[in-house]
Amino acid sequence: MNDDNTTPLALEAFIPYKLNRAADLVSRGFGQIYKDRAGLTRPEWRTLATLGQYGTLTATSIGAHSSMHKTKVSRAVQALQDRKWLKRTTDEKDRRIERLTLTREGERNYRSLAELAHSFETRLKTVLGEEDFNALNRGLAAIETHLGKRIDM
Amino acid sequence: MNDDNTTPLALEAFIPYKLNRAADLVSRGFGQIYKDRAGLTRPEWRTLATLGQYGTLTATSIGAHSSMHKTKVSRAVQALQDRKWLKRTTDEKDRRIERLTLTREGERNYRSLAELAHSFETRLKTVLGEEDFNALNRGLAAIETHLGKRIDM
DNA sequence: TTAAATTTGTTGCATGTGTAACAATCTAAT
DNA sequence: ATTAGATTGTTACACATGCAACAAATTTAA
Repeated sequence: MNDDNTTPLALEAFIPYKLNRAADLVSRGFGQIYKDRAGLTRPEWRTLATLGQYGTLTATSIGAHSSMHKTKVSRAVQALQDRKWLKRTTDEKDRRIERLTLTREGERNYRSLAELAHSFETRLKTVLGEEDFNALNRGLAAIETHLGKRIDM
Repeated sequence: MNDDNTTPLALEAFIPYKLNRAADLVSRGFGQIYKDRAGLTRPEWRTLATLGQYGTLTATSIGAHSSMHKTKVSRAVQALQDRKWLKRTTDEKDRRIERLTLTREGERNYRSLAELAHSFETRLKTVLGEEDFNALNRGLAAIETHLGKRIDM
């Protein structure tokens, strides 16, 4: 069905549109949380989350893990450093590299936001219902599997 | 499972992140098409698509149908007008309003892109497989149903 | 009728973003 | 050892974006 090329496109049924719309709706929800509670931007939140999850990383690997362009990472790292939520340590073996690690305060804030993230997801699961939630996860996993070859952004 | 609040958050499994990542992956695919073929930005493509679908609309209703902030619509309409892909007609009953309609050239380009959009979606369905594709649609529909109360952006 | 409130659409401003260029450093090839 | 190339991270630039303020027009209330 819907192979009729005389039918104009229904934007509200078009997958790229629906995906962006859904991402905006959900991100607005969680985005309000890290913005209101911690004054973070999305790149800053992702950087914090990645460092909290993996411990010490370089800027490049933060980008690889969180799908962020290196300029976004660079600016987010700078912002988090200004708040003293992370510290940089130049690697002695390879002096191009900086090891990035959360400070105690960074970790504290990370744990607090990670808990809110878990709550948010639980709430989302409840609101959508378990079956639709699982369907969503399945669909998103398929996209990642088939289109996610590019790791960087 | 995963209710353990001592477990750090796994960003790559977090729904808001996965949704944004999937939206980026898919949008990069179709975005290349309307950018390369027609030199359009996303707001311009959405405006074209909405007018192609509904015929004559006001800027406000374009925003409502395509989830775009009125400033995005305003700028996209301006750009499409500069290309002579649409024309404005001030409503005589209410002179705040402008009726926007695609020109012949705008329609021609719309039909061409709408066809590419249908092909893109068909290809995506093939790549993901019908079951995963249906799961994705089901999940996205659930988000729209439960979080999509806000029509405007 | 007149004044206040609302609606429609545009624009100034500050901020966010990707591209390209770059400096510094390291690696590989000869 | 030298030189070309690659990698890491930052910055200048241009462009996109949302917010707030705005003008113009209409509607509502008094």
